[in-house]
Amino acid sequence: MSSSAIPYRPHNHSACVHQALSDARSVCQRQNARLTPIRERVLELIWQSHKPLGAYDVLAVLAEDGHNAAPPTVYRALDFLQQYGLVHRIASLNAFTGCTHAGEHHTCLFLICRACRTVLELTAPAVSDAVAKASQAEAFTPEETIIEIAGLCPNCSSEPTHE
Amino acid sequence: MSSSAIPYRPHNHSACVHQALSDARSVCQRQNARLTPIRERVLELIWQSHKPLGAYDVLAVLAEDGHNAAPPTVYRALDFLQQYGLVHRIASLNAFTGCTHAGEHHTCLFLICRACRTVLELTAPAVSDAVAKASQAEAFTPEETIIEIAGLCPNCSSEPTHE
DNA sequence: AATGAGATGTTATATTGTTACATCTTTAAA
DNA sequence: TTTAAAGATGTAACAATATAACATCTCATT
Repeated sequence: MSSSAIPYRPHNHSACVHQALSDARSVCQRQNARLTPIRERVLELIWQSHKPLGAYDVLAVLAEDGHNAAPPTVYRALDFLQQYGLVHRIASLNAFTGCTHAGEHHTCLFLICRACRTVLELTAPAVSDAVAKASQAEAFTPEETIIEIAGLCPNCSSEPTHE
Repeated sequence: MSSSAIPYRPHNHSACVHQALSDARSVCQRQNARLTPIRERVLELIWQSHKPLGAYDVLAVLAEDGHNAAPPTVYRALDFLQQYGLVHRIASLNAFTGCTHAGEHHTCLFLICRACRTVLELTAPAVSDAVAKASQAEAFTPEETIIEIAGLCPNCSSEPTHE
């Protein structure tokens, strides 16, 4: 077994943020999309940790920034970022998390810790294939697949649940 | 290939409803849970078709029934029904659908047609296994798995999309 | 400089879900 | 059979999430 995934161990998180922003710039440039200051700022905020952030959390920070933003501002930025594969929405949490595979077209899977809320994004070809086969067996044409697994991450499952 | 699944073809839907209610009664009886009139009525409404229903849709029908219900009434009934595995919440739709495997403990998968909104619930062991392996590879302990696949059902994919 | 597309501002509102507390019903014990 | 306790429901208010509609601004290109 290899060591744990990045979000599960101490790491230089500013490197994650920096990488994410840098990826975003190149993705947008390649596709002639405008990574405006608001959009970039929202992406940066979403990346402030590996825990997903709600739209209104983002809004609150923008307010602290002195930016007098209303909900549509945030939702538009998030829509844009989703559209270019820079963030994902976690449906079971109504929250958003930075995409760790920016630019790559992929079906992903989220491991969501219910204790520390950390989210790990994986691409699991075996899962994707199994899903594709199951769909096909029903003559269903899949377009968007959501796979969200709630449970305990390695750090939290080694401690007694503090609830 | 076998013929399509029940929700995809004409069928005597009242038989589905009848079966669901009957299953619910036995599940509740076995577990000493009280399937009260409200709970049973909500279950019946959820089963009115194979398309998921929002909590406020249920509420509206209860109002037509002459039942002066408020949101907590519906959410409590839905919570109860979920707890006993009689309905599922579809996170990507904020809506609820009848469980077609009542009583069986299972990880399920939903095929959600974006055109007609019909939902087909499947149990796909290959998918579950792949998910379990992916989790294990990250030392993650899964508890709840959500798999929702949006796309076109066989009926709707054979027609041009009318959007 | 003029135009038009895209981006943002602004106000209001829609939709979904919860809190908190009062009241009623059922169960089962005293 | 009363009585307590647990569970279920009623009720009002509100919190959290998301969108509609329209005005204004910015920027790239003419």
